[in-house]
Amino acid sequence: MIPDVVRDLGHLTLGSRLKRLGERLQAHTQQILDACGLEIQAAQFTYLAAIDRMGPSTIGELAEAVGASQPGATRTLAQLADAGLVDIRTASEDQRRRTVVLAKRGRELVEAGKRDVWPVIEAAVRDLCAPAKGPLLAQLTALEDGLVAVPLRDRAAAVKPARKAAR
Amino acid sequence: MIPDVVRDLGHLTLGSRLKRLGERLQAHTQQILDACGLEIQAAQFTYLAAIDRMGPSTIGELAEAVGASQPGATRTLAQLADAGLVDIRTASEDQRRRTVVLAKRGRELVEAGKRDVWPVIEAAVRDLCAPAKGPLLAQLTALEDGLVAVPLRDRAAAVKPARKAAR
DNA sequence: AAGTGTTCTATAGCATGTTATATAACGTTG
DNA sequence: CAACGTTATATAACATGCTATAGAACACTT
Repeated sequence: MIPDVVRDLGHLTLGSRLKRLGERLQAHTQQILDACGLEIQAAQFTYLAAIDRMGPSTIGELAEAVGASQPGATRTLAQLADAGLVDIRTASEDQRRRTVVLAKRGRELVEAGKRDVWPVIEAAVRDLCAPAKGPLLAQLTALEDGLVAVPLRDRAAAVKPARKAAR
Repeated sequence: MIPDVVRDLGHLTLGSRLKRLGERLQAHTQQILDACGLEIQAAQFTYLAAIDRMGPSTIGELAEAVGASQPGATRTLAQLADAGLVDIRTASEDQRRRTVVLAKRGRELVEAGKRDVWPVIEAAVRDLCAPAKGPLLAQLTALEDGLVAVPLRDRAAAVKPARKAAR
């Protein structure tokens, strides 16, 4: 039986463990997004949500809002612009700044997400977290095990049984 | 004031948030490793620890032990071999398998880590986690804020004041 | 108004994670 | 024992994160 070294080492490898769990959870979330027909990466959605919440913003502001580096924001927002989801235009007052706004397709995607998908994901993750109690490491174990036992997508289906499973 | 969207969205963006926090924590851990003169990436250390714990193992076994994909393990272990920290040799019985063992420098690094650095990192992370209580999201907030308030390296210094700060 | 420092974004290059697939060795089976 | 399926590793291509730095625009200061 092969051990889970990152889990077994406890606080020593907490960084690796959080990163790994975050990646797994994002991958599960991606499955739900795909199943709902939202053609976007889970990580990109945080940027759309930030623009939706903050209104038109500069690249630097969005980087700070999602907690990423400025070059990371520049690249991801350029991808979203290529996909036609946002418009990036040079600000009129200060030509260094670039203002990012939701394009028509981006607005539609955010509206559809808010209405149909985000509540489902939130409920599924909440369901995953529900049995986790006590110290952080114990809660992480509960999440890891819970994700293997019942994938997030199945939890989403349970929350919203009317939705067709695959498309 | 720019909001923290990933934090504010709660369970919806838990995956992104865990990943982000894991990366930040790893970056702080890296500072401690660097300060102690251990010339290795934090992520690579999980592989060395796995070999140390499991003894000579195949690439596939190590991938499973650290919870990574097989190609990820292949690449990282190749880097460690390039750095002279492990030896990778084809198994005698089954020529498909490659057995990874700690090289002399790898053993020294693990011994030095176990003796001088790992206990410090563990104590520092434990100190960071100590005030975190209650639901998962609240604990994550505590960790994020705690990391900003007092970097991990300062917590390590408090634990082991005899160690010189920089080198 | 020219020069200098600051700010904002873009680019380059690296690290590390993934999936899909190629390749080689093993094992089984007709 | 040849053929075929399985297993183990390697490679390719992509996704995202980072730091360091370049380049352009702005804002002072003299």
